[in-house]
Amino acid sequence: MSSTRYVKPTESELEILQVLWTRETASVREVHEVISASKDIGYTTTLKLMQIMHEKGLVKRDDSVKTHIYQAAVSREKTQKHLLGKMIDGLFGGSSTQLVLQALGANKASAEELEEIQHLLNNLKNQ
Amino acid sequence: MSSTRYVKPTESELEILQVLWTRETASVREVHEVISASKDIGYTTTLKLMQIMHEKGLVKRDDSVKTHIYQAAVSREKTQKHLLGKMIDGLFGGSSTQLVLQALGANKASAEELEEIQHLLNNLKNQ
DNA sequence: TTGCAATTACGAAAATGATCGTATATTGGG
DNA sequence: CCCAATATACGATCATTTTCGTAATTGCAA
Repeated sequence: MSSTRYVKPTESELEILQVLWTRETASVREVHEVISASKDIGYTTTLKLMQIMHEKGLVKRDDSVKTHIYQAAVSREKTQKHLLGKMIDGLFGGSSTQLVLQALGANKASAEELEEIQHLLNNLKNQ
Repeated sequence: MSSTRYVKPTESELEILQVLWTRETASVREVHEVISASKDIGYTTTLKLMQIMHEKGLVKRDDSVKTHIYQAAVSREKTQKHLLGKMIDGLFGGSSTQLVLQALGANKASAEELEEIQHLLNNLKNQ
């Protein structure tokens, strides 16, 4: 019962969450290093973004040390689920199946991955 | 070789494309009627958006008649593919399988739909 | 202890998207 | 032929997001 309203991350914020989700914790500098590797961007821009994300509750931080340590405050899965749902409604007429077909069709999944999907499919069928 | 650079539709533009994809052709008034049914928005806003979309090349129009007739200039599938790819890269670490699992997991697909997916899956396995 | 290098804080500009008011144009019905 | 109704054109405002410059702060090395 403590849930705050869902905040939709912007595209830039998503990039940062990406980093935090894989690294678990990171300083602004570390996040910036990753992001600036593929994008021309200033350090203070990354900093500002992360500060804003903190205000929004998208990230937590330990500011008891000089170099603040950040951490995602929203889970990857919840975020995925939310944005996926939005895309299904907005682009696939509400049909997750359409999305699945499109995603599978346009793709190169390995045999193992196909098996994984098969398993889930079997579960869904038997219920 | 005449392809212009891909233009990513904004959220509002996507709503309009939605309408055009289902209706094939439509006037601003018609599009507006659909959209304003679920959203409080002025007529000229819809008009302006569609004009901008025309500039961007997202829609075509026949302006030889007083009431211009619009039509999507980008296909639903190409747009789906593009945005889906972006989401897979940005949110699912490049794994379409992860996205599929997530989409299937969080959902209520009918038996028929599951069969459809099964068929596609079989095809993918046998190659 | 002090100064420097790194960090954070903050404000504000620039860019983009959404919205609407008002002016202008068009045309079909009277 | 004219005008009211309907449409388009266009500029301006507002909101959000992205960007960065500069000031203030901090902690450590000398």
